[in-house]
Amino acid sequence: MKLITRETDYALRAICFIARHKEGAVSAAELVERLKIPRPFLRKLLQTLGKRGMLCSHKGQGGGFSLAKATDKIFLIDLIRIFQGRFSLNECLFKKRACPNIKTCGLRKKIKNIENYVIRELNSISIGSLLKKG
Amino acid sequence: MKLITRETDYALRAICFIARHKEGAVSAAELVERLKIPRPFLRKLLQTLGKRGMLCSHKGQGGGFSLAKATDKIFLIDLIRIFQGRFSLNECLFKKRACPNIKTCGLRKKIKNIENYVIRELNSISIGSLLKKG
DNA sequence: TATAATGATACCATAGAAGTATCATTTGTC
DNA sequence: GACAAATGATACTTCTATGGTATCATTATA
Repeated sequence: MKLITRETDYALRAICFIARHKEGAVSAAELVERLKIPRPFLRKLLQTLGKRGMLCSHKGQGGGFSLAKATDKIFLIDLIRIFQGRFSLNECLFKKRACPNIKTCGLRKKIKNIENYVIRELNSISIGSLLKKG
Repeated sequence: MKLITRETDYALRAICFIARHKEGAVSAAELVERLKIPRPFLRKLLQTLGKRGMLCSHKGQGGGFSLAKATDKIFLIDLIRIFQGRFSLNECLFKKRACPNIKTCGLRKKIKNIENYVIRELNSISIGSLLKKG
């Protein structure tokens, strides 16, 4: 089971790279070179990050991407939500037909508790905190 | 994101039903009827549970399935492992090529901690504990 | 005005999950 | 012993999300 997908992971790496790169914007080309992410996939993903307010973009020669927020205002859970949708461990697998087994719904509560814990943890992981560790 | 797949969920329901059904074995036909699980899918899944030591099976007229263990010796994590493989939130997405960004591997540790918590919790959820609640 | 960059968008490939189909084998009952 | 009711084994199909590709339009700078 994957907590984060490859795309989220790529996005995280890209953001970390941009964060460490102090002067000016970072182009997709440079990110491809340094992070070995397939170019069209990275480009799409950067555009998404731009639209969702994580990055600023600058067209034209010398253009590229820069952070739109401080590194301690961007959290892992933001990226998960952007690329993987609302975080939930708990989606009932039986939305259509009524959940036929009342008993196992005690299970849903337990999973919900686990989910709450995981969300709290993910909420505490900022880009800033990841950069410090290295 | 799904913590448990539909198949795991079906298996859980089937086991709970069998557990509550005291006398004799429960046939696939009855489970289909009561749990509304597609018959061939359920049959396959019951066979798997048999092979993996969760259920005993009895062929022939009046045959069916019964639990191979006490309800407090079967855990949710067992079912997850049977149908979804080894539980891990932490699989490195970059096994082949070396993980190019050392910094983000601080992340791996954090995810590992979350994973440990989740596994502890899943380990504590037995079929028995689910049946009590209802 | 040429070029280096991003914006928008549509498409393709693969793998895992979910579900189906079929025939073989065993066992109880008449 | 024959038949019917059950499981055993196994191969196939379908659907969907993820991961990845391709192309053309637009913008900004030298």
